[in-house]
Amino acid sequence: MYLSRYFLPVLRETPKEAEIVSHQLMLRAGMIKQCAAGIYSWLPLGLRVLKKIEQIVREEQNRAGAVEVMMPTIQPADLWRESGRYEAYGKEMLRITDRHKRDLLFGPTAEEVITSIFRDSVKSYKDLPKNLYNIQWKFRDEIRPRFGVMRGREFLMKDAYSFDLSPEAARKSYQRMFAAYLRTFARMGLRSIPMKADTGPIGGDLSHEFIILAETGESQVFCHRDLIEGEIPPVDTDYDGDLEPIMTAWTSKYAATEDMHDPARFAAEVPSSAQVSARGIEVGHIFFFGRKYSKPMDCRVQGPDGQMATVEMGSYGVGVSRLAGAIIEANHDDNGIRWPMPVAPFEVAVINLKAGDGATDGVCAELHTKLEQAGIDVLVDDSDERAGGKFATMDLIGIPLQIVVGPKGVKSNTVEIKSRVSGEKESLTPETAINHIVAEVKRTRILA
RNA sequence: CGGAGCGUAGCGCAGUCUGGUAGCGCACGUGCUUCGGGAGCACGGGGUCGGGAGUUCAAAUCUCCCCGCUCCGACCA
Repeated sequence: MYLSRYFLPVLRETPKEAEIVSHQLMLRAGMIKQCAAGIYSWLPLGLRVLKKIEQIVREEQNRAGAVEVMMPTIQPADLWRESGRYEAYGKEMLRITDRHKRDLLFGPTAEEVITSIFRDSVKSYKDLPKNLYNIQWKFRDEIRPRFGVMRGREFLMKDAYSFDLSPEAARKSYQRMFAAYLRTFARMGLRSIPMKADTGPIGGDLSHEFIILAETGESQVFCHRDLIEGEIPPVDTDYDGDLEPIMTAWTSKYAATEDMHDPARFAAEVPSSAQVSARGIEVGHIFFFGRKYSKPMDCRVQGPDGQMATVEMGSYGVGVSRLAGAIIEANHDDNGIRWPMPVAPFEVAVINLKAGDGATDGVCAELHTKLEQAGIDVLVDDSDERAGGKFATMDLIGIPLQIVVGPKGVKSNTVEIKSRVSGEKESLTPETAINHIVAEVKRTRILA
């Protein structure tokens, strides 16, 4: 992609409305534009990041045996009346009336829809277990949206729903998602820590929030230091095998959010040198809720004994759009964003220091073509801005690798490659640079 | 919803108290010089001052009513 054709409205100054760094940088980098309170347009650069995050989530869901569907954003109120939630859900639910005066709503979640799909289609225990997920825009009319996409009203969410015959089987479904989440966030360069969450009326130990640590996190969290460097399930994890050891390893050490924090237990179980108290951002939440929806909505299958059994369900959310902000919170410096390679909008930036010069233009075109042929996302700055401005823009938007092509270097057949994170620079021939870059992108594109 | 504050050009702001017909920086356009970490000079384009209704000879400025946005709190992926 050439910058001259692209749409990248960067801002030199920070808009006043943005309080936290991820929001400021997303606005400055031309990733998003606010349309109304808590509602954003995703501009090309932001959309690229969103799609990459979404794709990682999708790949790990698929790997764990979940199956993608897409459910509507607009749902009929009658479905929610079945579960009893139409009345129970507060003002966060955006209620709509159509031309026939029928009550509709913009879905804040999809338990009712998925349950109705499942109950109408599956009648036998032989079809269990199943896990269906979708990645869809949700709307919750938060009283006070803030922090940009971290806490918007409209947000992109992956929500998965598992269906099992027994609570024991549901536990396995839960563990699959537990392991998949560890991998999902690790692949984005985030260290997530599962923390015990409130299970409400269901009880039990099957509810975890996945938290990443960041100074601007919304809530205070407490955990054992070891969890920050916990082992990520490998890519060849057998999701049909015994996942209990993974969950045990991650849940046997203390980790709790403010709500669930027990200072006495924390002090007793965690040596003071290993006690971590930090701010955290919730990026995922998994939850076993049993028959909460299946019972009122009459979602049953026939078991091996011939009896009808109400299915046991769980739901598993990932805040996809929130992750874009969360990743920035965890990866930035004074100059701007520092994208981890797997979610970078472009993996490589080629900076033409003298656009219009035949020699530099030629080298840039060659780099562009060969890198794209190698399957790499590359953005060529072919504008006639001055060098300083180009460097500042690329640093701001956080492209991990930069190739600087200037007239002096081109005369001696060299270009300069630079790492956004380390700042290290190296002069190489264009051919060598391509090889290095391709190798480096492929090495860092997959983190787990 | 309770508390606080802000709406003036794409972004950041001044002007409002004390009414007199809109300004600065950045960005943008043109020209010249410059050109490896956000250049300089010159000229220039762009604003129904959030909306409506009042007061007045005259309203960005005063009054009233709406709307939007931000921050603190309760709520949340």
